[in-house]
Formats: sequence, structure tokens, C-alpha cells
Amino acid sequence: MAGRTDRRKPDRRKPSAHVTAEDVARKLGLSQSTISRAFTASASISGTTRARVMEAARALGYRPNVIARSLMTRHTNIVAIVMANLVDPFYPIVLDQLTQRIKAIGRQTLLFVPSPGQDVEDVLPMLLQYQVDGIVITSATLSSTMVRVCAAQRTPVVLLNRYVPGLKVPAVSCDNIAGGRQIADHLVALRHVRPAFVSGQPDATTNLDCQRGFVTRLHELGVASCIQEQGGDYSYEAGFAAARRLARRKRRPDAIFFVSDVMAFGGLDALRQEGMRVPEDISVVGFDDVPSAGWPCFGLTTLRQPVPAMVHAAIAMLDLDGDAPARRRPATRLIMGELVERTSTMARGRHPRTRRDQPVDGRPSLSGIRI
Amino acid sequence: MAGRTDRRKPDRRKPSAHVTAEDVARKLGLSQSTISRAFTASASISGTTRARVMEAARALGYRPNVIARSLMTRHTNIVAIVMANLVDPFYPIVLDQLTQRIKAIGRQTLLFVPSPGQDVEDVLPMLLQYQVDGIVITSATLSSTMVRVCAAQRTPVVLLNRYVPGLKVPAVSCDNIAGGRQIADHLVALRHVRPAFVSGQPDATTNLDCQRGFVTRLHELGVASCIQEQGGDYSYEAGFAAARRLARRKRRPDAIFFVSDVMAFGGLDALRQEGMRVPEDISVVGFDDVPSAGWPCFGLTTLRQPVPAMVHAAIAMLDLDGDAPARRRPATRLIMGELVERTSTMARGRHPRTRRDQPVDGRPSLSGIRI
DNA sequence: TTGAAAGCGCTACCAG
DNA sequence: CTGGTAGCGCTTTCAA
Repeated sequence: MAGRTDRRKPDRRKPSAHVTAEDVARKLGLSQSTISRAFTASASISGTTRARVMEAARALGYRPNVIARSLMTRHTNIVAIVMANLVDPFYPIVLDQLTQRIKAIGRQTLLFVPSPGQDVEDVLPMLLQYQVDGIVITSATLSSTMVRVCAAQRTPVVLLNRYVPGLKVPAVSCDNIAGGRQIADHLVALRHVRPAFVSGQPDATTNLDCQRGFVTRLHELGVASCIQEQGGDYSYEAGFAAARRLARRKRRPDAIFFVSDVMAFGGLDALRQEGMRVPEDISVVGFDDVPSAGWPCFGLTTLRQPVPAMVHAAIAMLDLDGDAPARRRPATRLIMGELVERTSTMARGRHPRTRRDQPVDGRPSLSGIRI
Repeated sequence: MAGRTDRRKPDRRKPSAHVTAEDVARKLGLSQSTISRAFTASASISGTTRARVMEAARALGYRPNVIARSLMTRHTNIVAIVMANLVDPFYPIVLDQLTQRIKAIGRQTLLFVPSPGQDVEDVLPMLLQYQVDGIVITSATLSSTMVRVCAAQRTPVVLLNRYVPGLKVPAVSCDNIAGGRQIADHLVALRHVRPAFVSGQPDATTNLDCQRGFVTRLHELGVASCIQEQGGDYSYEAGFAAARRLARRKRRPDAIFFVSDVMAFGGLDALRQEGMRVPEDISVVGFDDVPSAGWPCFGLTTLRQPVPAMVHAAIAMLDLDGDAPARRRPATRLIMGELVERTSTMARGRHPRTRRDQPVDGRPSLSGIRI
């Protein structure tokens, strides 16, 4: 008997005090069906009966078993979120709002955090097994195969903060091209002539679009060249390293646009360490507008991602309550961001033309910093 | 017919292509039980049969329905996390590690984020309905009533980063008293004589313990007085405001211990704004050691919470695989943190006695900062 | 409005 | 090792 290892396992099957609808029925001399109906809003049952049932249920500590219910109804009231980058402060904010929104539509959140090496695709079958009502995937794409699998299962999926140009998979993202353009406008208005762009993950649409919008708008405005610097990922360290490389060039840029705020934070530190003052010697712009971007120590000018709208749109696209117009459900929805000007950018040249030329409104500059 | 509003609902019952074990059985001329066994690791089934089943399953796109399985086995392989403070960077880190650990033990994560006003207690019944295998509650306490309810359901619960002194509910936390003491030691070793303590939420055990450890150790070391300043919550803004109040006192403190890193960041900015240099004029210490504490712009000396150990211990206390010694499972487990010295603290007085007296090893001081 | 009965898709037990 | 047979606790027709 010592040989059996899984001895305690059967013990784990909670053998205990859970009351079923049957128990309530017995106590009340009703049928089990009636108990069920009492807990179904749309069921036809007399008010008094329902009240009696509810009363008895409370007394007995009865709660419908959602698992059993799901087996019948074929939906779990659970929405799955796939989110990899929990360490970047941008994502917890998205997650927070997503969970709140999901709760608002009466669902629960199943969170899946892929391991570093793990492909998002691999986890979908598992999620599908859980019969989730919908899946929100952040910052990852989807192959046409998986799209088909989800479709077959009738499980709606939506991509958040990324999209797949070719595929018809629903996606919501900030309008990164427009964002890049807005930043180009801002920098050119501030008379910068040697801007640099620091990318994150090289292949992400997010990145590419920001860059495209930024560079093309720069061209349109007559700024021919833009220094392109690879970040590698979206981390503080990557931003730090990229900024240092930029600062050590023979011809330094007079402005840097980092594709994420956290990278910009790293950049800020690196630039100061290299003896450059921000914004006097160089302007710095980020992307996302995480809360800390507004802290005085950063004062980062950045493009605010419209997270509330994005989250709202994403959940809406899941169409969990079946009341969507269906016809005009665009495959991918881009939402405009908003430039937030702070103290990390100021105009070049000696003819002050904008209100950002010097630190104003008591908001001090970051220049003294010598890190 | 226009009167019926829930017309489309039945339509949502995915009427589609999901293959069941029965389908696979039919195709293979086997019994449905055998299909089930093929997917049960511990079941007795021949290797060849299992292989055939797996092959056919793949071909048909069959995956066991975990809902149906859960109905039988009475567990869902889901661990619920209740986490309110997603915006404080400390919690995403905890969440990240929790999910990884939960995945490592073969479970999924159901995330519940209570709304601002919502009581944690209120959500437990819902979680219980979902038949989760266990519940991890971060930064919130539990009433004895709920503890009893969970116990009745045989659903293990563990508190993370908080504990209930009276109750016998399993809890894991950083040893905050010891943490407070370590910081007192550090500050006194650096010859500070007018330390201040800035609290977060006034009633949290976390807080109280830090404070207790800090103040009593200070006393032991001969520092009689410690300025106590209320933060109110754990935010940057709260830290900022508290630090400003402290800086505007007639007799300023020569060191401030903020009960969270984010508060300390706010404090750093406030102090600089008030014209104080850190660490030359005043030392600043935080608590948590979030990643950004190590960034040059903060260089925050702080007490590192042993998150990996805490997470590991918490999940272990859930005892999800039933192989715990059971006898020596302490109701509450405190894990020692570790002081991380950076550039926000330095010794007072003119007799350099410790290596922190002046900025060393090329790590520059933060003094130049004038925010 | 209510009760009886038939499953949802699976696991678990019992024979063989 | 495999096939039959009971359910898990609920929702949902179908009659009454």
C-alpha cells in the first residue's frame, strides 16, 4: 500500500457541505426545476415562489453551481485576457480597465500570462477548453489558423494594441500612425531639425506605425532625415542604451521620440548621464502616457493612448450580448491618441515662438539634473 | 413578437462544431470511456490505444470539455486572485509571479479586481460559485465569517501581504516589523537623528508593522523621537504631499522612511521642489523595491520585499496537491526582506565612517536635481 | 405556473 | 486494459 502514491487524491474531492437545488426543493416541497427557475431572471415563476426559494436558499447557503450551469448553457460568463508584458506599467493600466469593464458586463476575468518563450497561439486551445465567452489578446498577433479555430468554436476574439494587416480578425489599437504624425508636428513646431526615433520590438505593428507616421510626417514638413535607433524591446534599459548611443554620436539629435514611456525614462536618465540637459539641449517624447510620465522628475511629453476608449471598443467588439449591428463591425478599429505636452520638450532656436520655449507656469525644467 | 427582448439569446448557444468524446469513440470504434481515459494521465490504458485516440482527436479537433470534467471532479484547476491595487507598480509584479506560479502547478488564474468601493468579502461567494481550487487575496483582510464559508466549501484561501492577527487564516507577508527595524538600523548607522516615518493606509497591518519595527528599533538605538506623518494611501501624490509637509516644518527631519516606494518617489520630487538635496540634506528610504527604484533618477534605498518567496509560500499554503505535512502549516508566515542600499541615503556628520558617506563607485548622487 | 424527464460531456466505478 | 452504466448539478423542453 506504500507503493501507491496518489493515495490522498480522492480525498481532495471536496466531499462536503455543498447544497444543491435538490436540497432546496426538498425543503420547500417543490421541484428542482422550480429552484432553477427562481435563479433565472427570465424564467416564468410566481413572485411569491421565487421569494420563498430565495429565502430558503439563503437559509441553506445554496448557490447555483455555475459549472453545472455552464455545461448546459455552453457559456461560462468568463472572458479571457492574454497579456504578456505585466512589467511595463502601461499594461497593468490596461488590465485594470479591462477587468473593470468585463465586470461591468457581468463577466469574470480569466488571466493568462504567457511565459517569456511561450507563443500566444499555444495557449488558445487551453482557453477554448475553458469555454470562455470571449478572448482579449494584448500585444500579440494571431495566425489565420487560430482565427479559424476560434471561429469554429464560436468564441469571439479581439486583439488589443496590435492588429494583423491581412487578416479579418477584430482588433483595437491606438492610431499609431496618427500618433507618430502628431509627435512629428509637435517637434517640428518646436523647430527641431535632427530628430531621432527609438523603436521597441522591431517587428511590432505598434512600432512600425509610429515610425511610419513620424518619419513621413517629418518629410512632409521638410525635415528630411530622421535618425533611426533600434531599442530591441520596450524596457527602461533598452531606452537607456539607445539614448546613450544617440548621445555619443558625432552629430547628436536635438530630439528623441521613444516609442514607449518607459523607454523614454531610460533615455532621460542616459541623456543626463551623458551631460545633456532635457529639454534645453534635447527634447524627449514618449508614447503611452503612463501615470509616472506626469511626475515632475520625468515631466514627459508623450502621446496618450486612449485606454478607456480602446478597452471599451475591444469589449464591445466581442459582442458578448449579441446585440451588435453586425453589418458595420469593422475588422480593425483605430482610436486617436492625444499629445500631452509637459516639460521634456521645448523649442529650439532663439526666437521664442511657442509657449514652451521656456519653462513656464512655475513648472520647473529638468535641466539641473546631473545623473 | 417584437415585445420579446431576449430573442437572440438562444442563438448565442454556440450550436456548432464542437466534437465530443463520443464522436472520437465512434470514429475509432471504441467506447467513450476509453477516450476519456486517454486524456487522463493516471488512467490505465494501453499506449497504442492512447496514441490512436490522440491521433483521432487531433484529426477531429477534439479537446476535452473542462467544464464537464469539473462537474465530476469538483475542481476547476482554477486559482482565483483578488487584487485591488493594480496601479501601484508593486502589485503587477506580484500578479505576474503569481500567475506564473499558478501556471507552474498546472492551474489557470481567475483575476478579480474589486471596484474602489467594493468590499473583498462581497466577491468571495462569486468566486466560490466558480468552484475555484483556491483563492489568493492580496492586501486585504478577511472576516471570520468568510473564513468559515470558505472552509465549509473546502476552498483554501491565503492572504498575501496582509494578515489577520486574531484569525487562523493562512497568510504570507513580508516581515514588516523586521523590515522597519532594518531600516532603523541603516539610518542610525548613517548617524541620522531626526528620522520621519510616512505611513500609507492608516489601518493596514503592513503599515503598522513597519512603523512599529522602525520606531521601537529607533528607541533601542537611542533615537528617541520619530516624526510620524500620515500618507493616507500608498500613492505618489500622498508621498509628495507628506514630504512637503515634512520639509516645511520648522525642524526638518534628516531622513524619511516612506512605507512604499511609490510614495518615496513622490517624496523625492517634493523634497527637491522644496530645495532639499537628496541624500546630502536628507536621506530617503522606501519599501518594496519596485524595478524603478533602481533607476538612476531615483536610486532609492529601499527594503526589498521577497516577492518570489512570498508567492511561492502563498501558493504552497493553498496545498493544492494535498501533499502538505499539514501538521506544521503555520497560520501566518512572515518572510524576511532585504535592505537594498542605493543613492538616496548617505551618512550625516563630517566623519565619514561608512562607504555611503559620499557617492562612490561612479554612481553619481542625485544632488544636482532641482525640480 | 409548475413538475417530470431528458440530457449537457465528462469521470468513475464495476464487471469482464 | 476495456466497455457498460451511473451520475455530477443544472437548464430546458413538454405536459399538466
